[in-house]
Amino acid sequence: MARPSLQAERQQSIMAAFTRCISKLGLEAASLDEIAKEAGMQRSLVRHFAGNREDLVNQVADYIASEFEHIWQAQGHSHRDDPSDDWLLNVLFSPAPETQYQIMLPAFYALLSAAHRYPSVRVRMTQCFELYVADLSLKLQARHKQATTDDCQQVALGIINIYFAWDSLRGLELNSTLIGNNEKLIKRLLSSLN
Amino acid sequence: MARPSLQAERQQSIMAAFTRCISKLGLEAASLDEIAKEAGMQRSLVRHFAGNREDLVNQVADYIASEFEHIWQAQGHSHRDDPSDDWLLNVLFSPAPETQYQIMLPAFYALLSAAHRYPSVRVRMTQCFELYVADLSLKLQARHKQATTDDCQQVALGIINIYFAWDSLRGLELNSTLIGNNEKLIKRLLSSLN
DNA sequence: TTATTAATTATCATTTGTGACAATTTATAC
DNA sequence: GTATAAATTGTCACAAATGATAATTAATAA
Repeated sequence: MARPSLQAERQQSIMAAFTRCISKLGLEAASLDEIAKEAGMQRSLVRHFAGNREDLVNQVADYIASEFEHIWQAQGHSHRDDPSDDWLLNVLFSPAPETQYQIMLPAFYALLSAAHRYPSVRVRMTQCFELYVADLSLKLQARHKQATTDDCQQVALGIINIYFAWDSLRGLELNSTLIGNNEKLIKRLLSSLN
Repeated sequence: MARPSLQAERQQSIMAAFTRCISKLGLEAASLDEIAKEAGMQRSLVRHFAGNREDLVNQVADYIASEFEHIWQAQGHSHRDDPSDDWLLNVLFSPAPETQYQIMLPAFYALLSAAHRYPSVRVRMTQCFELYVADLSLKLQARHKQATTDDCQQVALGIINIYFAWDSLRGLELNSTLIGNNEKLIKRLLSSLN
């Protein structure tokens, strides 16, 4: 006998907006006003539905980690029959920049870097990162039966690290050879599994 | 016939303090007050000798780039007769955290990540980064005569990227196996040059 | 010792991000 | 239509970072 609650939907769209802001501006510059503007609502509403800034950051860490896990899993599933490693390069370096994955990854990385300032963020992101490495490691293992577990884990870690570094250097105007070498570099790592 | 100017010395110690702050707190959290406290002077003095925040950031980019180039060059020179690649691992993963290099590197990386927001920072850091990759590439070439220039450049880029990623993940509580794998990973890349 | 120039200190105003809460509007059940 | 509970709007206060500048102190040369 009252007005229906929008809590769930609002909370979701706030998280999505926050994520886009982090991806574009970084965590620090993603103020409540920015988030509100991005979500198309007033700051008071953001506070009303998602709490104070600390709440928001903790929530968005869980949101990003969960979304990331979900997207990653979906990508992996749709390429499960691809016996080569090309699917991985496509997922990472796809020319279309509008993939959900490519909005999520910079935000994911931004939170990793900021994790040390937010204890509960650190816990969630550590968990997610380790899962990420472990899963990529498994996928590599499945395609390179003769490689050891250790080999696969190292290469998985390397690929992820290189991708993150590549991502964080986008703002520089590096010559294109250097940029292109990141892809070759990942291929080099992959070929060390054969 | 007047009081002698401290401009040069003050400017230097402000830059050094700013660098330490960036290394500890990141660029955003390194406020003028923090810098002043770290330098042991009042905020007004920081402003007086180094200008406003934008000036400071531009200056510190040049300071860090120059210092970095200098330290890197010195490290390289002192290991110029080492025919193996171990010097590199020592330089990067030395257990002593008090090296000037290890104060400089996180700050260097923080500025790389923030470069897209400060045009003149971007120019300087791009220049420095490319020089860094090119020089490491040369050093690798000298120790791996049979490798191609392209091989060396890829591996150089990979090592730097992995190191940066490793550095930015320090705040996480990753299991130690994962952390140790970064060093093995770099060895793996290096061995791909043989 | 005195004039000169720079260092140093001390305040003030502005902007921005944030927290808190009152006031108002709106959608549902009865 | 009316009560109810929630959404939505609006406003105020507070703290932090920064920009600007006046007032004071200190070191040198003449």
